[in-house]
Amino acid sequence: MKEGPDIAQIGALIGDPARANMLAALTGGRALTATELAGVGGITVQTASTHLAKLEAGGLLTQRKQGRHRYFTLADEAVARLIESMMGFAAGRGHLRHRPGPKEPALRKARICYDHLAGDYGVRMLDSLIASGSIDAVGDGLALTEKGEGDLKCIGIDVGDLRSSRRPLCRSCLDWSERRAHLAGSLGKALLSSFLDKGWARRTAESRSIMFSPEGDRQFLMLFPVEA
Amino acid sequence: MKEGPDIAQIGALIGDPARANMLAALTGGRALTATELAGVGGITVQTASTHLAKLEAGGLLTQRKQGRHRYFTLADEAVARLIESMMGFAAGRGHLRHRPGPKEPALRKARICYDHLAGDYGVRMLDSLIASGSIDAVGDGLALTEKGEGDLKCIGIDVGDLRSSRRPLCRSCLDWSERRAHLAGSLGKALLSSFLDKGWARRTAESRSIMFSPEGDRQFLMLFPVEA
DNA sequence: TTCATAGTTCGATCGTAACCGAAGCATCGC
DNA sequence: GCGATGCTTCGGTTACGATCGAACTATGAA
Repeated sequence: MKEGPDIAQIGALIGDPARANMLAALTGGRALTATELAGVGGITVQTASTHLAKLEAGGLLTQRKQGRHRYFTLADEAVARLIESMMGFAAGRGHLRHRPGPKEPALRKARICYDHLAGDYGVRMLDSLIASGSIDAVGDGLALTEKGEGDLKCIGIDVGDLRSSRRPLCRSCLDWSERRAHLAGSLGKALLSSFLDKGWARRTAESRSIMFSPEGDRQFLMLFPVEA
Repeated sequence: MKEGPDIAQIGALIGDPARANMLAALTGGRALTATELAGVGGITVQTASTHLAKLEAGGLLTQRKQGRHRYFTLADEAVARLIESMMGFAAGRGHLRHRPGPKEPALRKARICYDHLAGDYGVRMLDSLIASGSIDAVGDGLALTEKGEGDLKCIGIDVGDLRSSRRPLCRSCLDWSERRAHLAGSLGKALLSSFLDKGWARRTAESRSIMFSPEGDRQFLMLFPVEA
């Protein structure tokens, strides 16, 4: 007994519905204010404030003061990975929310996972990159090939810049809706950024879903084909 | 709000200290009775019984009746991975137990992680296998090489048998004590089994730690050298 | 059969934590 | 300065769940 690290603390932090909703919302990658988080948690701001203080004390969140707002974000990528992995686990066990809202289909199609693309489109993109020989898949691991590096340059992504960061270039992330891997890491982030920059897609206001424009949709599907 | 799977449920399940202790104990891989689990949780059998019922209802545990005993195990490997990943996360954040008991050093040296070797020795083994070219590491992924397959046959492990299972052969598992990867998957299991069969090491009674015999220790370190 | 052991179910207690109203700071715009 | 907005702190209520004693069921041993 009393072996190893204390998982009960973080379990309890995630175990409250209001806090879990806030964390899930923050997995969307953008910083949210206390009031916004109170909204997603379905509680008053006072209550949200105490929850946020606990999450921060537990090392899951960081806050940044800006004027009279306080913007909260996940402490780091490890938190995002933990939340996503728990979502994957929960989805696999059928622990779904009671009423899957109307947003659910949009979420399944394309959503943001901390800073990269997830959902059907995320999985499709990785599949296509592997099929075209741009990325090597070994076990759970992913590695960019020379061909891939060239292809990416063609669509305006300089891999050299990405390598300079300490963060791994390619990382596979299990998708809770598709139950298959999609591309995370700095390359995953760069790809999503480029889609947003190009105007192919945009983030929605308070949801994690990503809306593709008709033209962006066409371009995306052409760029990342899947064999019939 | 109300997007995606419900992580609060499993968070809450893990969030109780008594339940967390039971789950951690079961990550040791062997089936434990309700009374034993009450012991590791530091609670009475009545309380343990209700906890175990909740964990089972939540899909984290399965029980098997045998005579008048009920043996509990983790539902599957995914649960073990979740618990281990939470331990890794908690350890990285300094969420350690209040009093690291005397067993802690033994756990850090060598322990069982569901069914494979973890701790210092687990990490050493994987490092050595990679250095010798038996295993290829690409990103987070691991793949057995032809050389590795031959080497393993020499120490009595037939990889062909392992491939027949649906379970992946090599999988990397993040070590909470070392914060580095060790070898999981069916190969990780087979290797640990062979050490136990050979009498190099034995599992301890109620702990996850693995005790190497002096001779086993010598053999292990010789088989898996690390460059100075 | 009777007794012992393993476990669950019931009932009641108790503590903690979630919750919100109200008050208190801090910052912005005027 | 003033009021408005964003957020935190305080105080008190409430509800849920962890806990255990006691009673009950089931299996095994004598």
